Amino acid sequence: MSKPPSPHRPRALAPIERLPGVDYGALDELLGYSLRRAQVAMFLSFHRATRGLGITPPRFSALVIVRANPGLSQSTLGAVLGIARSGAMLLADWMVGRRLVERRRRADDARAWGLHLTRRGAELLEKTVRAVAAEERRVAARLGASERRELLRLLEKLAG
Amino acid sequence: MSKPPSPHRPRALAPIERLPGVDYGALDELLGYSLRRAQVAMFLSFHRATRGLGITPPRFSALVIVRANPGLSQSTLGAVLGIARSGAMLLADWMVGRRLVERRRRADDARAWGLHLTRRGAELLEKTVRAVAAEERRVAARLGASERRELLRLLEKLAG
DNA sequence: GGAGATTGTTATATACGATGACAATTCCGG
DNA sequence: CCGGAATTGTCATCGTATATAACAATCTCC
Repeated sequence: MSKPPSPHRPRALAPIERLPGVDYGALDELLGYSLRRAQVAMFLSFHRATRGLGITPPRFSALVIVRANPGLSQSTLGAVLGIARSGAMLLADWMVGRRLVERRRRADDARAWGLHLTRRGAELLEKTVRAVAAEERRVAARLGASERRELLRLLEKLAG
Repeated sequence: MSKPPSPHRPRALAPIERLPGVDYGALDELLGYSLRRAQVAMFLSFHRATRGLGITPPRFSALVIVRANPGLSQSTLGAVLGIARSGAMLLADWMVGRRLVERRRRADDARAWGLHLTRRGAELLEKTVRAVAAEERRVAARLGASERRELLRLLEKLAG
């Protein structure tokens, strides 16, 4: 453990561009593929917004969830993020290691920890949310504001 | 090597559901998060459509690209998919190992292999494309046909 | 009070893709 | 043409992010 700041290398640091002269065949008609390309684009946007902070999308989501639900357990955090308990714990370890989050014993359940943002965590998160939202708006500028809202609605509907 | 059919375990085999009583805070307003949730939903759809075939999304994309661009090199395949040459080679190894694709020497460049779908590959791919498209339509039935088209357009625009 | 579920924790396994090196081959400036 | 630079496939190795399985402590409920 005790890794250095962690270079935090994303899986893909380049956008998936359409190569001229290449036929994409059936992929052009499939939602799954477009979804993936769009997601890579947004991932790069996120990466630019959080450069050097060592914050990955799951870590970011975890911080946001903890802020919005003070005192929630690691198990619940994992359920919300759709990952296993063990993974949620690693996330919590990271947040605690950075002093962004504290684990406090819960009165109602001695098994579980309650996760709480520290002042430091709240400040960092606030700044980060703003940066991520700003970068996202820059990318989404290709869409109009109403198109952006429509996209959000359709994605939500699709995800169920 | 020579693994059995490969259980092909996806990273997430459960949808990311919204938990009642949990506040998602800033995530609700961010495209990146909705994009991810939608992508997990489509990934599960893909998984259902290809159950037991050992076909993953990158493998599927590779087959589609090879079919649409017979004779392309492994490097080009990697560039199209947005992965490194070494990864494209593993993909090609898998396809060749399953006798879905053949490597043929190219007349114009003795360094590169040309990738070509075999008859077997063509048949399997055709069936798979139909199954994936059908499952996708089932999921996208939550959207109307015009909404689906609109979503595809917005994603394309966003990915640039 | 006790059986069974839940929580946190740890160890272990696996999958994926990147990086960096290498030889063979091709490209290109002079 | 010739020789250095770039490209292609290949391989070995690494890092990251998951999952699974086991365990002790604790809670729930009958």
